[in-house]
Amino acid sequence: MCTECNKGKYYMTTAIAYTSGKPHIGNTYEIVLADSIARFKRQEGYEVYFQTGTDEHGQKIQLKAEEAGITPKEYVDKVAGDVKEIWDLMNSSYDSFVRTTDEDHETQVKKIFKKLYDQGDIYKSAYEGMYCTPCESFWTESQLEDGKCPDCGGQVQPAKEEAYFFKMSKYADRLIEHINTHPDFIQPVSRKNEMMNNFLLPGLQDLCVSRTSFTWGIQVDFDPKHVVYVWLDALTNYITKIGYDAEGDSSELFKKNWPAELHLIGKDIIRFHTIYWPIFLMALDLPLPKQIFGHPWLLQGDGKMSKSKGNVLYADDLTDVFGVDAVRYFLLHEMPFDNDGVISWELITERRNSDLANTLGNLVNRTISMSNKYFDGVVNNTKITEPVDAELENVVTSTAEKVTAKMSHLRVADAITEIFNLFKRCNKYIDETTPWILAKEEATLPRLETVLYHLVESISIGASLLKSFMPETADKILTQLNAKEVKFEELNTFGHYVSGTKVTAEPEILFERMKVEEVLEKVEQKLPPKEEKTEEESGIDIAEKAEIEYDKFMEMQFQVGEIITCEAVAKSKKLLCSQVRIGSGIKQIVSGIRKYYSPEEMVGKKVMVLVNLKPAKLAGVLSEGMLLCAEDEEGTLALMVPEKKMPSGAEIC
RNA sequence: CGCGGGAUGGAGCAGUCUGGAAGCUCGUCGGGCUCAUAACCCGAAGGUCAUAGGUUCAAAUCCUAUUCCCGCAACCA
Repeated sequence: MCTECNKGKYYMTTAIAYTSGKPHIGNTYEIVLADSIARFKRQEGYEVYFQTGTDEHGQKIQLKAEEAGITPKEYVDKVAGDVKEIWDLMNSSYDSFVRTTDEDHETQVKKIFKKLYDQGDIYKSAYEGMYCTPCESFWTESQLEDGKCPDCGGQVQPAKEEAYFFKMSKYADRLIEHINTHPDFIQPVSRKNEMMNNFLLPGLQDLCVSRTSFTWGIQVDFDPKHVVYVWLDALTNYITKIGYDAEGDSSELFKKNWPAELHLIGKDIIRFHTIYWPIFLMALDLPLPKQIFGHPWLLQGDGKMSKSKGNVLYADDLTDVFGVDAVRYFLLHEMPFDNDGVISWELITERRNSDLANTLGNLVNRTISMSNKYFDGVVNNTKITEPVDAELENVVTSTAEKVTAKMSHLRVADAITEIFNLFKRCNKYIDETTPWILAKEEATLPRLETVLYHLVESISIGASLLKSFMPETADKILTQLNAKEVKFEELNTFGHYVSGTKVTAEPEILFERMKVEEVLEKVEQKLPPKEEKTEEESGIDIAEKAEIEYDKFMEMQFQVGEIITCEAVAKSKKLLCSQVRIGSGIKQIVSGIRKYYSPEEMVGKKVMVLVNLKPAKLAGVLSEGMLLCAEDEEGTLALMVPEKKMPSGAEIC
């Protein structure tokens, strides 16, 4: 880092990834976006500290670990490893990878909890509600189903559980004031109104910040029954891992870097970052972060393929096919600013072909080829210029400023567009100067040298700008041209390339064109077998239930039922209501399978029915039994049907 | 009426806050060129900006109603 051009520190974070499973491409988007911002800020001359990591506590993880038959720690070690692997695969230049199971973090969280308790912001009270013993869960009145537990249908009793609460309301006015006076605090702006209208203005409830229903978390050391609420645990990583100490002995790193310039997060967790987190900080008497940017989500195009389940896209599958930088390019360039974006194999292939192979790759390739063909690879600046050269220079030297302007508003996609405009201008320049004609006559060769010099120089500047977004590709281009990366503050001037330098004799194709059909074929081969394997060979494990007596089993009556008619339940999105003939009778059964079966295809099916289940109302519709289904890890359902022809009403035992 | 987001040429998006000739990329079609990865350059076609009203000299943009999508919540007997 050069000291003269240092523009100050820039502390930025991503949200830490929840370790409930391998991160998919949507999660990966965030790290790539953050990485490109971090790299660009460094290039600009900021002293960047970029932190990411994993959030590893909570009930869900405890359950997942139990299902897998390993300890929670073993489980999160595995997943944290997967996360880090993908972050590294994507070339993320983070300075720090935190895990909320790190000892120093846990120690500080305990201290913070104690401090807030001692100063009265956290107080002990009781969580009141209806309690279902078998499920170990609290429910509010409105969650109950006919007064029963919505999970298991069992009896619930009013109960009290002691818990710690945080006095959110105490700081609400200060926070509202802060948000109103700092328009950049929540970005994009549309999210700000949402937070104000939904949570702040109606009045903040005190937040329950401890749990006793599970143990996988950070223990409250002065009350060991309790575990610290995951969000208090997770959010504080932003300060604990740069050395905050609740007892006043914070590190230099902390003093230098806090407050953060940017928290980059998904739009789903804006509430936690723009309400709870600032209030925690106020309670700790710390300054608030400068900006919280809630980026949109990446959706998979067209649900058709995903019906066959397991069609979730993962970064490593994508990079296998397209390469790391092509995936980075797609994520950074194709994502809208405050709208959800779409990703699919077809779309990436098209982008890769048109932008990376055609515009960029081909430009580099044809430039190097011409240099070799006409001048044995030597690039000389003979300074025999024409007006068109100035036009090119203008575009090239003004690009850095445009890119910087876009990046200052985190408009990464637009920034990249500016860089590609530079490359497009180069392609046009080739057409305007027609090097192949200049090459025909001795007299115009010096002019041709200048033309090629202009191209090599322009591409060098473009590649230097590209470095934050596609680091590997930028390096490859510079290496092939035998050019040095142009310093950021010199990107607005022309003529850095040393005249007389020789470019590579054997240009490497940067991005081979790909056919959509071939890509899809590759994907077909790659993905479906994978699924079958995991299912057939390893199977899936689910939580074990307690052993039951034979009598219990015999209490349940299963019969074959034939579906006579079936229609969607109007008030619901998931439910289908079927009239099922069982022997001579007909039962109305509601099932949550609309996502997997249409009403039409249900009709005529012979299915397995639990007939003596107590009737209940679902979305206001009476259901008098249950259609049995098999369910996989993705939640895909398959109806159980008799393997041979059986009459309706036949007993299943 | 649970909360919220969205609907712009074949595809993916910008523009909506702060009304003022409908834009970008890809694809398609026509032309040019041949250094290059069937690439590159130029040109064209294609949209009543979901629908219906309203405000205005002027509406994709503001207001009202409606339809359809997508998250979350609810719910998956």
